[in-house]
Amino acid sequence: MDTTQRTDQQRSADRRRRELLEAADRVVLRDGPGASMNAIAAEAGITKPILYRHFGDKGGLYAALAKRHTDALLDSLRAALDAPADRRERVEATLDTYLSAIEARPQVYRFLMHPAEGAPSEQGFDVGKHSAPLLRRMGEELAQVIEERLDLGPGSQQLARVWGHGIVGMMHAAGDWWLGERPCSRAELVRSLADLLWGRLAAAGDRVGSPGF
Amino acid sequence: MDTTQRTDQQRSADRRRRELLEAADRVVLRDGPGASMNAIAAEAGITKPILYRHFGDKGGLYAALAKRHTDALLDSLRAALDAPADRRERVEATLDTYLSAIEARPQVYRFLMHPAEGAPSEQGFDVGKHSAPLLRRMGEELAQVIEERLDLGPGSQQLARVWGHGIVGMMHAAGDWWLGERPCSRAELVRSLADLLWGRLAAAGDRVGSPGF
DNA sequence: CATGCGTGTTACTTCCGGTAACACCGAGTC
DNA sequence: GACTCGGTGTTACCGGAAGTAACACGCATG
Repeated sequence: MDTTQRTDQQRSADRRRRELLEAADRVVLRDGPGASMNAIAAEAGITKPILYRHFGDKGGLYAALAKRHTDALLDSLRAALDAPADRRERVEATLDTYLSAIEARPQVYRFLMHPAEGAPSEQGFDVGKHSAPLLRRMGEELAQVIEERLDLGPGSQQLARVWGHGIVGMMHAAGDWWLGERPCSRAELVRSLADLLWGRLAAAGDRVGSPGF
Repeated sequence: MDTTQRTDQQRSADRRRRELLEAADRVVLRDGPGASMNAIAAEAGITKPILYRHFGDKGGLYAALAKRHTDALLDSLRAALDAPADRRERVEATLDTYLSAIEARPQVYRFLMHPAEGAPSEQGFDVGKHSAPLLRRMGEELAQVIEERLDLGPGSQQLARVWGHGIVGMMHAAGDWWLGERPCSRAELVRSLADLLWGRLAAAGDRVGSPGF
């Protein structure tokens, strides 16, 4: 019947879609998240309506684009999280993997983390709904790993989720700041963050003459 | 001379500016960060060019708006950070203050944290430059407090800054997620996060049959 | 009375997201 | 071979938002 035809068409459409995404990628990485649909279409050698036929609207294109990079980064992180080593080493490896990624491609990072621009008609305050999907996904993944491997006693699932999102946020914020100011080497940053997670904040002594933060 | 006149004019201009900011506040809180300059002007009972004379461009208005709320929130946080209690209690009080604030006014929070929309012509990748000024400021403040009060040995200043930004990021991400899903009470969240900072991650035992995250 | 000057307006330009309507082209059908 | 039909492409437009130019009123001062 038309199954082979369908497959052909689907394949062709998929290839086209990939080409369009790659063009969009180039433009977004060059012009930032503010890249216009016209510019992307021009880069792909076509015109706007085709983009809209493929991706619905700008949000759809951006979501598709983000999914590619997000999936790639999450794969790297999973690998680091699954490496054969003790807990501290794994945490450090994961932090380092993330920081390496954002260091290597800051534009991608910026695009993923600050995709705002949301639809112009997003009235109600669906806080955090569209915010940073990558952060959410990383938080959930980490939560799952924590819950799988650590014995946290009662309420472990909830605790793991809080920690997952919290740790991801810590990593993200510290990485964002570090990427902007570059106050130290990556290794130092990794070590400092791991130290924080290892309770050095609680263990530190009061400074002389201070009532003890 | 014209000093008194100048002062009068300045005062008048300042009052006007404050009125405009309050109108903008109402609109932004109602329509979200996508509020149009026309809408804000209408709310203030005037027209666009006046807004532009006062604030330069949309970014300027938003910056002014953000500064107000940011300052207010930072004041609350400083108070919690300076309360007379031991370290753990202070940390919990600070976390709770932040979470209370975002819980009470989620629209304000959303506006402050996701102000993107940046100027359409921000070519170069000044990553994190315009990102979330509030997060940066909170991170720096916390870093200062940490560095002032804790004895962290050599490299304390750098360590304090890493921790400041990291902890703020943890608080932010966990809060953002919590606000969206409400998986537990505020008190539980505070306790879980404080536990994380107190090293429970490192102290937790491996789950049976797991190679130890 | 004229001259600025601050405050306000209307009307415009430009750009972007999104869409409607039309044009081409290759494959199957009578 | 003419005819339809689905997919791919185009031009030309709409609506709305940022930002600006040019003009108009009120009011103090010389």
